[in-house]
Amino acid sequence: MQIKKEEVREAILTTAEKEFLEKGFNNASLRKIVKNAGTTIGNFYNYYESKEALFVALVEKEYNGFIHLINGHHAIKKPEINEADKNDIGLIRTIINHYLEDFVKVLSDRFILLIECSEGTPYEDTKQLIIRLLEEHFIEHIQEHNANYSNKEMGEILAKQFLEGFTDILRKYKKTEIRQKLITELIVFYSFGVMALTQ
Amino acid sequence: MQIKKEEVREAILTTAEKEFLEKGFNNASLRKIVKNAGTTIGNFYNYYESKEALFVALVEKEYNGFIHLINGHHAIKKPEINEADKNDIGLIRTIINHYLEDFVKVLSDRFILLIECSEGTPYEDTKQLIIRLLEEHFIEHIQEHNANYSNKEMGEILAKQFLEGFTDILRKYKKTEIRQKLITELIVFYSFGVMALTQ
Amino acid sequence: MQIKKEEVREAILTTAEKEFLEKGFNNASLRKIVKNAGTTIGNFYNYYESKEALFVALVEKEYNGFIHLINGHHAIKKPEINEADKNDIGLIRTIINHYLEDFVKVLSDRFILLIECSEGTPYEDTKQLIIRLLEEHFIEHIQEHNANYSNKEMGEILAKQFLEGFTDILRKYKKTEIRQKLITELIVFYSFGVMALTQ
Amino acid sequence: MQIKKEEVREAILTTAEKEFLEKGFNNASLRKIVKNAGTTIGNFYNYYESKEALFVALVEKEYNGFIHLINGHHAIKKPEINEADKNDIGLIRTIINHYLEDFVKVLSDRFILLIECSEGTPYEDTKQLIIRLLEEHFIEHIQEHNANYSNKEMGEILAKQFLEGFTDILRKYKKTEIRQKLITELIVFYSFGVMALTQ
DNA sequence: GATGAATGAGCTTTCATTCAT
DNA sequence: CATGAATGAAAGCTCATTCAT
Repeated sequence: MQIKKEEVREAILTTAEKEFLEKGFNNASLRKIVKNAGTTIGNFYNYYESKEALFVALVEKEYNGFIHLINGHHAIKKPEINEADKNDIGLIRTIINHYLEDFVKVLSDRFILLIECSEGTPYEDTKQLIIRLLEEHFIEHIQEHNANYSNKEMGEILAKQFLEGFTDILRKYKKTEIRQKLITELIVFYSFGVMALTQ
Repeated sequence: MQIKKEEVREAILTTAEKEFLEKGFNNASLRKIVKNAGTTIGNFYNYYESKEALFVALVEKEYNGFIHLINGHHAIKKPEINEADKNDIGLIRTIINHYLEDFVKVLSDRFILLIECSEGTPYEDTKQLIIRLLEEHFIEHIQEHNANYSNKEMGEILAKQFLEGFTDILRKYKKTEIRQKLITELIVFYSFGVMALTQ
Repeated sequence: MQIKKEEVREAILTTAEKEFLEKGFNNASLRKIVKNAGTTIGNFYNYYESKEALFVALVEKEYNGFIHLINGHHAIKKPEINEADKNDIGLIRTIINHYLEDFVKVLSDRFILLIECSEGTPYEDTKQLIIRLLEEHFIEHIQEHNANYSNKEMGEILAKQFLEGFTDILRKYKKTEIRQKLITELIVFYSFGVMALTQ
Repeated sequence: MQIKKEEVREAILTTAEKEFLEKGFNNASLRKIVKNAGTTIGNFYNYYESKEALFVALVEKEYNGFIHLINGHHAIKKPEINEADKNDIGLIRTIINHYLEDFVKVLSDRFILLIECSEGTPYEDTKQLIIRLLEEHFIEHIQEHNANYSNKEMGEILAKQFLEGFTDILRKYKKTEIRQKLITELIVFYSFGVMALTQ
C-alpha cells in the first residue's frame, strides 16, 4: 500500500539522517538505522538499493538546489552599499541580515550531511567544491581591497574556516532566527577580517 | 633481523601517521599500516602492544608539550602594544610574527593527529579542551571591547573555526616560515574580526 | 531459508553443548561450533549476539531452576527416619531413592555445563556457590554426630568431591533410573562415610 | 656458564609450574612464563625445545616415580588389621597415618600438574590411568565385602572422586603433616563408605 | 510488502615457534 | 648464551548485501 510504504520510507530517512549526522556515511550502521526505523534489513532493500542510495535520497535535493544556486539561477543579489556606509557596521549588519532571510529559510540539516558526513559517497567532493567557490569569493574580495596582498594561501584557509563555522551554526542552532543572526555575525566577522588583512 | 628493529619501528610510525591522518584512528586499518610498512600483523605486536599504543606513541610528546604550554610553564608573553599603535596593522603583524617564532618551531604534524584524528583514543577530548580554552580567550576579548555584545554563541563558533584554520595550515604547509606567516595572518584576521563584531 | 531458522538454532545449540562440554567455554571455538552446525560465523550472529549469549541460552533455565530449588520453593523435605532404622541401609536406600525421584527427573546434562564448563561466563561462580552449600551441609552433619571432630577442612573437600561425583554420574549415565540409583548410592556412601569420620 | 644456565632453567621451571597450575597446559602462555622468569622467548628455546618439553621437564620424574610405584617396586605394604580391630576407627586411623608417612613426603605439587593440568601434553592420559587403578582397587574392596553388590559403576565414580579429593588436598594444603592427616581422613571416609555401600 | 537467514570479507589481538644476529 | 624480529594461523565479532520465502 502506498501510504504504508511512505511511512516506512520516512522512518528510514529520519533515523538514517540522525545516524549519518552522528557517525558519517562510512561509520553509520545500516543495521542500526533500520532497527531504529522499526523495520528490517531485508525490507530496507525494498526501498533503497544500497546504503549509498539511502544517502543520496537524503541529500540530492539539497545538492541540486545548491548547484542551481551557484549556477546563478537564483543568485543572491549582492547588496549594494554606499562607499560612505562601509564603516557603519550596524547598517551593514541590517543589510546582510535582510539578504540572508530567504537563504536561511531554505537551509536544512541535510546540508551538514552533504558537507561533513559524505565521505565514501558520490558527494564526497561537495565540500571541496564549496571551499573552492568560497575561496574564489574571498580572493576576489582581497583583490578588490588590495591587489598586492601576498598571502594568497589565506583564501583557501578562510574558505574552509568559514564553511566550518557555517555548518557549526547549523549543527548547534536549529531556529531560523538564531541561524540568521549568527550567520550575519559570521559574515560581518569575515568582511572586516579580510579588510584588516589587506590593509 | 633485529638490526632492522628501529627501521621497522620507524616504518610503522610513518605509515601509521599517514593512515591515521587520512582515516582517523577508528577507521585506520592496522593491516594496511603494517602492510605499507612492509611487515606483518603478528610482527606489529612485537613493537606496539595495541593499535591505541601506536597512536599514543605518535602523539604523546606533542600532547605533553602542549599541556605544559597551557599550564603556563612556557607561557607566550602577551605582546604589549601601545594604544596608539593599535591600528597600525603592519606593526601588529611584526609583533605577532616575532612572538610566534618559538611556538611555530615546536609544532609538528602530529598536532593534527591529536586534534582531528583522535576519536576512539585516550586523547579524543583534546580538541574540545582546546576549543574551550580558545573560547574563553575570545570571550575575554569580546568583553574587553564591548561588554554588551549579545551574541555570546560566537565565542565557541570562532574558537572552533580558528582551530580548524590552524590545523588546516599545518596540514597544507610544512615549512616553518610559511606556517609562521599564515598563523600571523590568521591572528590578525581574528583580532580585527572580533573588533568589528563588537563595535 | 528462514524456515530453517529453528533447525539451525537447534543445530547450533547441539554442537555448542558438545563443544562446551568438551573444551569449556573459553576454549570452545565458535568457528568449530558453527562449522559443525553447518553454518557460518556471520550467520551465527543472526541467532545469538555473542559466544556468551549462546552459553547463557544453554544454561539459564537450568540455573534458574536450581536457584529456585535452593531458595526452598520446592525444597526436598528431609526424610524422617526412626532412630531404630538408622542402621538399616536397605531401608535408607529405599527412602533416599524415593525422595530423589522428582529431583533427578529435572536434571539435564546442562547442569554439567553450569558446573564444569562455565569459566569465563557469568555463571562461573555457580560451582563455588554449590560447593559452599554442600560444605555447610556436611559441616552440619559432622557437628550433629560429633561436635568435637577436628578436621574441619574435610567439609570443603567432601563437598567438592561430592559435586564431582554427582556431575560425573550425569556425564556418564543418561538414563533417569540409573542416575537415580547411582546418586542414591552416592548419598549412602557419604552418609556413612561422614558417620565413620566422626566416630 | 653452567651456573648461570641453571639459574635461568630453574627460574623458568618455577614460573612455568605456577602458570601451568593456574591455567593448565593449553591455556598457559609461554610469553608470560618467560617474562615472569626474567628471560625472553628466544632464550627459552635454548633451554627447552618446546612448550611441551617444558611441561615434560616439570613432571617426568613425578610420573616415572609414580609408575615405578604402581609397578610394585616400592609397593606400599598393605597394613594388616586383625578382624577384631576392624571397627576400631581410632586404631585404623593410626595405622593408615603411619603407612602414609613415607608416601606423603614424596608428594610434590607437580602431581597436580600431572593430573589436572596436563591436557594437551603426552601425559594427558595419566589421570585416566590412575582412575582405572583406583577403580580396580575399589572394585576389589567391594567384591571382598559383598560379591553381589550390583552397582559396579560406583567403582569408577568413587575412583574419580577420590582422586579429586586427593589433589584438592594437595592444592590447598602445603604442609606435610596436614596433608598426611587429611589423606588419612579421606581413606577412612572411603573405607567406611565402601563398607556401607556393600552391606 | 516484509522477513531475516546466509555469506564472506573485514576488524584487532594472541599465540607458539623459528632464526638471524 | 641471549635477543627479539618475523611469521601465520586462530580467536570473537561486525559489516553491507543477497535472496528464498
